[in-house]
Amino acid sequence: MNDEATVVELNHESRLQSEDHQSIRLWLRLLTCTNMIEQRLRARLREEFATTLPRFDFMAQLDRAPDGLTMGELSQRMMVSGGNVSGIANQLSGEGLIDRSPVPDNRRTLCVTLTDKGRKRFADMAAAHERWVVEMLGNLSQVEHQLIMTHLAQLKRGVTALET
Amino acid sequence: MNDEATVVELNHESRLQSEDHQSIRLWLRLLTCTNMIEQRLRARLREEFATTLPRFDFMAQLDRAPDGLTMGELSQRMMVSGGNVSGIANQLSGEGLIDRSPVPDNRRTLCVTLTDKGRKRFADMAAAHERWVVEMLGNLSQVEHQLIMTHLAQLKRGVTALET
DNA sequence: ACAAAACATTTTATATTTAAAATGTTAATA
DNA sequence: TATTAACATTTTAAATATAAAATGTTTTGT
Repeated sequence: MNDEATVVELNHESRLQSEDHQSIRLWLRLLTCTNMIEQRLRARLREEFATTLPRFDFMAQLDRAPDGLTMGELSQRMMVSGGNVSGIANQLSGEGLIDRSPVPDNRRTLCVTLTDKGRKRFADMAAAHERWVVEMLGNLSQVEHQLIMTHLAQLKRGVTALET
Repeated sequence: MNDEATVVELNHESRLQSEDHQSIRLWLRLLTCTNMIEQRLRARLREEFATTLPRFDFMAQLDRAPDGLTMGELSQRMMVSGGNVSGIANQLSGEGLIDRSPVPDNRRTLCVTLTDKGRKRFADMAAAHERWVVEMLGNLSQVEHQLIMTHLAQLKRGVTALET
C-alpha cells in the first residue's frame, strides 16, 4: 500500500520519520541489525546443521565453561527463562550431547556439561558460525569494530544502570 | 559453577575470551544490548498495557502508514514470518483495533488499517514506549547517538550486501 | 531447633515463532 | 486459451518463550 514514490525501507525503521526522537531511531536500528544477522544465522544453522539458534547458544555457553554450568547460570547467560532452558536441556540430553549431574554440595543444583559427542558436534558448528559472522561483519575495519564495541559498551552500561 | 575469582558477565558475551574473533565479540555485544532493551520493553508493555512487543510493533507499523499496509508488507517490515503476522492480525482484529479490507484490484491481498479505537490505543502506548527508550538510551550524547547510528548503518549495509 | 524466607529447578498453561504445506489469485507464456 | 509460474495469505506442526505455580533444598533469624 505504498505509492511508487515512497522509499521503502523494509524493516523496523520504516516506521520512522524525521520528527521522531533520536533514541527511538537508534533503538530501531539496533533491532534491525540484530534481527538481520539473527535470521541469517538461524537459516544457516538449520540448513547446514539441522539445528536451531537456542540450541547452538546453549552448547556455546557450555563449550566456554569446561567445568559446566548450572541451569540457572545457563538461563542468565542465554537471557531466557528457566523453563526454557529446562526444555532445551531435555532435548540435548536426549540426543546425548550434554550431561546433567548432581552437585555434592547442593542438591538443588545440577551441573550441565557437554559430552564428548556434544563437544565434537559443537566444534564443527562453531567454526561455520564464526565464518558466517565474519562474512557479515568482516567488512568493518579493526578501528570501526573497536569504536562500535566501545559505544555499545556504554549503551549497555546505561541500560544496566537502570533499576529493575 | 564459576569459582569465586571469575568475573561473571551474565549474558551472551560471557562465552568469549580474548582469543576469539573480534567479529564474534561484536555480534554478541550487539545481541546482548538488543536483548536487554527488548526484555525491558516487553515487561513494561505487559505490566502497563497488557500487550506484547509484536502487537505493539504491528500497530506501530500501521500508525506510520495511514493508507494501510498489506499483510506481506507488515511481515517484511516487522521482519517476522507471514504466519506470525496472520496470528497477530487475528487477535487485533478480534479486539477491534484493526480493520482488514479487501483490495479491488487484487483479490489476493488485504489492506490492514488501524481503527479509530486502535489509533487511540496506540497513541498512549507510543508515548510511554518513547519515554522508556529515551530512559535507556538517553544517557548517550547527541554526538554519540549520531556516531552509533552511522556505524550501525554501515554494519547494516555490509550484511545487506550479501546474497540470499 | 523451628519457622520463614530464599533459592534452584521443573512443570504447567499459554502465547509466540518459524518453516513448510495448502489454498486461492494473478501473471506470463507457449 | 491452457498451462505454468509467481504471488499473497492462511493453516499446520513443531519448536521456543514466558509467567506463574509447584516441588524440593538450603539458609536465616529467632
